Amino acid sequence: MVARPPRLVAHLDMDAFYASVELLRRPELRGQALVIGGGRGGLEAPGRRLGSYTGRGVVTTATYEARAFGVHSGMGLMKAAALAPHALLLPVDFDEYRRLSRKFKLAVARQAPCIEDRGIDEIYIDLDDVPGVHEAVGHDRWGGARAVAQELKNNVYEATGLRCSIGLANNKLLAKVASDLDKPDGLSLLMPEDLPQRYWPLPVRRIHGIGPKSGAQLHQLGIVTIGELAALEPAQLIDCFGDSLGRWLHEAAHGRDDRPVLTSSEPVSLSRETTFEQDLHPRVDRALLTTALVRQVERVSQDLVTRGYVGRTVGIKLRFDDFRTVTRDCTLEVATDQAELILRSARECLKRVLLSRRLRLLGVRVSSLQRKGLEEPAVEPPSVALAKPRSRTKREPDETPAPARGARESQVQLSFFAENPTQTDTPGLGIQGGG
DNA sequence: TCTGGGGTCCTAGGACCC
DNA sequence: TCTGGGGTCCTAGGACCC
Repeated sequence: MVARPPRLVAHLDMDAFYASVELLRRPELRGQALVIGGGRGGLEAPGRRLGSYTGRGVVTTATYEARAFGVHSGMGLMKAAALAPHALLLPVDFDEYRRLSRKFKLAVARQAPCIEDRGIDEIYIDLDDVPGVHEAVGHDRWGGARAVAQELKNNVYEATGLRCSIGLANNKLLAKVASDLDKPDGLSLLMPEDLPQRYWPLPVRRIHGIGPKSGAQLHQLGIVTIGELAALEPAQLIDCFGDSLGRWLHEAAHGRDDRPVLTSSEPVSLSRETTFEQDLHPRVDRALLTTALVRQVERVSQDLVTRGYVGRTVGIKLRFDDFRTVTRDCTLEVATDQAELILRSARECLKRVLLSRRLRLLGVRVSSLQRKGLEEPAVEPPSVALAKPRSRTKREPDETPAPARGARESQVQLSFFAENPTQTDTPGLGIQGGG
């Protein structure tokens, strides 16, 4: 792991990655309006029209031909179908995207091994020690880096048949912005002296970390461009956004960022969640909900085992039909990867939610991860499964009073948390006794 | 014809300990 | 008994990203 800030860094972003991968194996579709997304509840066979889609999927990627109709990623597929019914819908094929992802990263690594993984289709590359940059001095370093970046693009194309865009700068923040300046198939340098001309005129949302909320808040202050943001006194920003975010906004607007390129990282949490095809009623659909809970628990447990981690905190996530989301979690005495213990904890968490509406989504998460076999020893002997609960005497609207007294409420909860569901694909996980 | 799934990081308040 | 500060752990929610 490199702990120093790089002096020259590249951000490499694959161009319309999923769509490009699909076109690679279906070149006859080139030029057509193409939408990739969905999964469950949708059409799985390639070549079907988007117009006949029913389900709750979203657009993962759309080609420019489809975008011309107003379709964009994140949009519900039903809405996209209304806008572009003739577009072709392809299901996401993550296995194939991951295969090509490994290929392009390998191609880069052969030339520039100091790489930070930023997901399936992008990476940061520390160029300081790369031959061609390393021995150059002064302004020649930028020239050397440009040549290296061009080589990287060529190598990625040779290895995968896919195009990418690369941004070069003296930190990650600016490299990310630079890679977006000339898409697709771009190669952009953003040098310190370029900031007034090429960075400050951009809208604030182009900064990685300013999302819809902060963007809207800045707009309300009359701040549209990065330059306008840079002109504000830090104190003003701290006033509006708090100490941490305020300071960061100021630094970012001036193009300052000293984060190192991290070549490895440990996961913080693992989770699985599912959105139901139809919203489920906590009482009427209790068997389906129980089955779903057990299934998500098993998947998380399997993920933990496969990756060699155990976790101390088990949490659940619920989304109601009005899209309100609640989470509950609890911490165990001893980290685990066992489905049975995760399930028991998840049920405990669920008891603390008032199930007043139909449910749209159910998720299970395990966090506070440690590598299995390297766990920190428990402070006390693990005589009790659940750690002593702390804090939170305050009651939220979704929380049940403890203990639950309202007859109707507790009835609903009991029906959801039935410990011997009539219908489950893993009866072995049913918990005996009723705590 | 509303809004996926898998993550990270931050904030904030209370409990608890010194 | 009261007052108070600092640090850490735990939980809930939210912003943001790919």
